[in-house]
Amino acid sequence: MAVPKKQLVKNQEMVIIGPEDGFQVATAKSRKTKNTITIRDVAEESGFSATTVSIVLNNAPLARYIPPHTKTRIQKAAKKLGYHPNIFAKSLRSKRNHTVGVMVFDVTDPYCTLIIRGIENSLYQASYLPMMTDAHNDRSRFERYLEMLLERRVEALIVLANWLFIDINLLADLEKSEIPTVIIGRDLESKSISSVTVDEEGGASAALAHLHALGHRKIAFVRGPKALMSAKKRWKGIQKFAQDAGLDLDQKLIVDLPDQLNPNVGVEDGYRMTEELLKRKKGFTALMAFDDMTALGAIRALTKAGVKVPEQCSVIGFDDVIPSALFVPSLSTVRQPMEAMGATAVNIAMDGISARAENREFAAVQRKLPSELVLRESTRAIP
Amino acid sequence: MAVPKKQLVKNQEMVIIGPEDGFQVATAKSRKTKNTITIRDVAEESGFSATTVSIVLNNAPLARYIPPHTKTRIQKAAKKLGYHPNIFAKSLRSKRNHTVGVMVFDVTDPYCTLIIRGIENSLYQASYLPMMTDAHNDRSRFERYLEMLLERRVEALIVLANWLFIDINLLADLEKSEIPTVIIGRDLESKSISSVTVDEEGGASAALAHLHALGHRKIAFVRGPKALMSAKKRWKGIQKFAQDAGLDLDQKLIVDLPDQLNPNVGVEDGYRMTEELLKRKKGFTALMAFDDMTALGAIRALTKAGVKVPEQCSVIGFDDVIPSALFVPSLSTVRQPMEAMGATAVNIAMDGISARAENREFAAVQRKLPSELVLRESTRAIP
DNA sequence: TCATTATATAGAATCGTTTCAATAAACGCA
DNA sequence: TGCGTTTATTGAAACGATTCTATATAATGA
Repeated sequence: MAVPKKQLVKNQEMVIIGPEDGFQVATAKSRKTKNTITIRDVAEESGFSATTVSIVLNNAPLARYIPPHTKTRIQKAAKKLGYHPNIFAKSLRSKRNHTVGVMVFDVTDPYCTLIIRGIENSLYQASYLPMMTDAHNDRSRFERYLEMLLERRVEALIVLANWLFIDINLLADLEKSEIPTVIIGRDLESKSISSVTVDEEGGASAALAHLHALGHRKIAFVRGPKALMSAKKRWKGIQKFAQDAGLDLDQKLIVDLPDQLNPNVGVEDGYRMTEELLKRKKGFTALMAFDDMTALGAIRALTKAGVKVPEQCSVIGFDDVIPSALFVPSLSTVRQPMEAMGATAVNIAMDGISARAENREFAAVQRKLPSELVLRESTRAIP
Repeated sequence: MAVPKKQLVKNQEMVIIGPEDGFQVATAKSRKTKNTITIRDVAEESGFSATTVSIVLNNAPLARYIPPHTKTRIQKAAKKLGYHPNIFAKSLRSKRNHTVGVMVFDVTDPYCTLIIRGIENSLYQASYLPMMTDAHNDRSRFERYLEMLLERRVEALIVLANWLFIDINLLADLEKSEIPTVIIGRDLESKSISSVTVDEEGGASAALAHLHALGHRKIAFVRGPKALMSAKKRWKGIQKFAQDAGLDLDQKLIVDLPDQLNPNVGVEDGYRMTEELLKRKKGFTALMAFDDMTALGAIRALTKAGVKVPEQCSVIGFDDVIPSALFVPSLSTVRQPMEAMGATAVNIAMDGISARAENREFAAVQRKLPSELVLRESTRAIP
């Protein structure tokens, strides 16, 4: 009897129970030598089961049935062993990874910096971490990154639409991603994608109103690239104020930046377009630039041409990027509340995430934040 | 004897064969209703086992035994079903997630921008994604972020030591993290942490040499905060050149930036320290600033005081951050090859990752990159 | 006193992969 | 012919957590 039983056992060892007896010791040993501490180690150390350990450490609903005494013992064991839950295993079950994708079109654009900080800060509060990607204004790179982020199952997507014109196809890509998505800097009619924008129309109106109030009447404009939505919005605001105030917009004093992708070239373009403006020999006492970088280029061109800013010509920009306060002269501009934009985007994303977690419907929201006029040295009343 | 055997078999049935008969159907059905497509669905669709599918799709070593015909059938099935491997499950086994942690001390510091781009770009090439954290120059925030990154099992860590003084304790934290770690901007003697730095000493020497060559002899210095390693290095380079060239460094023309944490305040500090310098009424024809932001502040102070830059006083900075080329006058400076620094850091990190994957030893490397003098408008020969 | 209900814990299944170990067929060669 | 490889494929066992389903005891109420 002993013999066949032994055989059976041996068989079992190989097929089924095997890992439970002879091997067990080796396994236990090798586990000891391994540096990764699992929940089972904590279970063993504390004398409870892995289940209980999990419940306690996650403070799951069932934890209310577990006496404090047990809890502390488990917690102590975990601490003693230096237990850190394996996030891959966790994610595998929970399908969550506390990570959101942040997609930027060009990090070197100073417009991004503060928005990124706003995003980062709010994510931090929520114990989320961003996966940051930079499309370099290149569509295929954007698409590849989108793929990578989805592959990694980020819980939400925040897209910073600085500069690059987001078109229908890109939107479609985003829409079919099926995860909460927020676009910053571009509003859209999508039912599934949220957006955070700034009142650019109002901001542009206010800027022009400011120049007008300073007595300027002959005002030059360096408009943004036609393809850029922002350019349209800002111009609309300008037209509106002009109409209301009975201000004449001289076509000869209006130039457009070319359509192109590099935001840092904005300075050079601003420079060139301002030279063009000067060449037209139509005097002006103020210049309103599409954005701060353009304004900076304009100031350089004016200075080069012997026109003093702000003494002989006021210049105003848009955005209030970090360096704007630092230029000489420091730049009057329309501030976009960038940190707030980032924070708002994160809030929306978080709402989307929890809606999805609780299987609720979540309607995309479109939020528009106010802009703010910031007056510095580059604008001055007409003498 | 029969009894135990039967029991045993039954046991097996329940434990092992069980899921194969009655349940299987139900499971398959419920899987159909689920929207996630697993490798088993592909297996079923293609008529092969999950194992084979995995081997083919990952092009594992064993794939060499699998005939092309089978491969295409599997690939077609995968495509047809729109199969995307679950990265959590993958990571759970492989312990890899193709992600590295990037820790910055202050993203709003323009010094970061190009380095971040360099990092991002190299990671992209390697199909890695960065988890970006920003410590806001706050130690506890840094520590919390470090914890979060380790929890997420990033495969490597790249720390951008801009501004904040990394001290022993922080280093210890990093060292015990046990994953490949690269610090940018700060060299150290650690055996386990790699570093990428710039030849700041040589750069500072070159900058001073440049001023000297332009004929400047009365040169003022706004040195960096004493606690900052960079400040020491740059000053050393200055001393070296002065000694070699027999140039006299007038103590009255030397001021130090205060120890503090905000890089953007650098401009204001530069402004104040330059005012202080002017107050001393000891004439100078050139000023060498700790960095570009300081230089900018200096230019503002000089301009305000009626000293024209560069006509009456040359100013040179250090770093060549993005806005430096845009200031009026544009700034002569010592360029740190920031993108290259980021790229180098990533390369080192990748080497560390593959060493670890192949269980090789990996010795930390300390790499120093050359800096480069960039001449623009803010420096000019003495009349 | 006995049937409930609340409390406290554990076993086993599950998440979706990868990989180890096994096997079967086909092939080559002595 | 038969034996050792190579080729082609697979079942089952990890990976490390969470959670569903028991189960055992203690407390409660009728």
